Amino acid sequence: MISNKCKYAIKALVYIANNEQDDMAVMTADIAREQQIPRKFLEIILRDLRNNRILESRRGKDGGFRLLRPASDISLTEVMRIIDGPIAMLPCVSLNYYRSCDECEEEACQIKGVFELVRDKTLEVLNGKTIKSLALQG
Amino acid sequence: MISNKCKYAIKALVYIANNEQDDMAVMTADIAREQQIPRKFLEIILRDLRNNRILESRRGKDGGFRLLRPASDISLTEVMRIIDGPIAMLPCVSLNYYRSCDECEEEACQIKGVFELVRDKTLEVLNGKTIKSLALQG
DNA sequence: ACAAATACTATCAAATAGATAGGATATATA
DNA sequence: TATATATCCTATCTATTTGATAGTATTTGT
Repeated sequence: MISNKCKYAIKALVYIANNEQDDMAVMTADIAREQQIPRKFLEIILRDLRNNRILESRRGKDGGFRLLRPASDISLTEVMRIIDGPIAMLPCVSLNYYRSCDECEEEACQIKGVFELVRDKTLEVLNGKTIKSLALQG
Repeated sequence: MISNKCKYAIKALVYIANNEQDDMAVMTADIAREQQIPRKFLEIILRDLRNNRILESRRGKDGGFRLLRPASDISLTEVMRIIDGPIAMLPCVSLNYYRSCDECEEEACQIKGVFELVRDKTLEVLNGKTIKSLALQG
C-alpha cells in the first residue's frame, strides 16, 4: 500500500497540471477543496514536492504552486520515491533505497528473485506513467 | 515493502518444505536458528499460518510444524495476504481487502487505473510462485 | 499598511511493526 | 506416572510511522 500522503501528492500534482496557467499558480486551498485533502497536511506535502524540485512556489498574493518541469517529465516512480521511499517489496531488492537484510546471505536468499521480478514489472508500469498521462485522462 | 514478519513467514515455509519428512515435523527452534529469525516472534508467525490452514502443528516431544497442503499449492499471494493483508497499492483497487477512498469519486478517479495495472502485474508474478518453486531453487 | 499566500516549527494521537516474557497445555517416552 | 519437550496463549512493551493540527513567521502584490 502507498500512504495517503503519497496518494494526495499524486492527486495534487495532477490537479496542478490540469489547472496551472502561464500567469497563474495553483493555491493549496483550491487543491485541498477540490481534491478533499486536509489543507494543513497538503501544505506539508506540497512543500516536500517543492524541496525535491517537482514544484516551484510563490508566496503572497496570487502565490501558489506550479510544476517546475513539464508534466510529461514527472513519473509516478519519482513522486512515490520522494513521498514514500522504496517501491520494491524487500530492502535488499530496492534500486534507490538498498539495504541488506541482516539475517540472510544474499547470494543464497531464496526469495530475492521473485521480488526482483515484482519490482521490475512494477517499475515498468510506474516509469511509464507521468503526471501528464494521468492528467489527460480526466 | 512487505513486513519483516511476512518475509520471515515465507522463509519459514520454504525451510519447512525443504526439511519436513513423513515422520518428522519441523521445530520452531530449528527454523529460528537456521533462518536467523527471533524465536518468539517466529512462534507467533507459525501459529498464524497454522490458524490460516497453511500449516499443521503437533505439541510435545517430536512436535513441530508441517505443511497442511502440498508446497505446490501454497502461493506467495496467499501467504502475503494472511500476514500483511492487501497486496494492491490502493485500498480501492484491492481484490481481497477492498475499501473505498473516502475522498474521491471512484468513477472519476484519475489514479485508480495505473494501480489496477500494477496490481495485475504483481499478482501475475506472485500467483505463479509457490513455496515449492522457491524451495526447489535452494 | 494590509491582505493573502506560502514557510516553518512544534506537537499530537492512533496505529503498526517488531518484538519479549512467562506460564499453560499437550505429548512421547522412560 | 513423572519428566522433558514442544507448541499455545495472553499480556506487555518500545519505537516508528502515519496522518494530521496549531500557531507563528515571512514574503509579496496592491
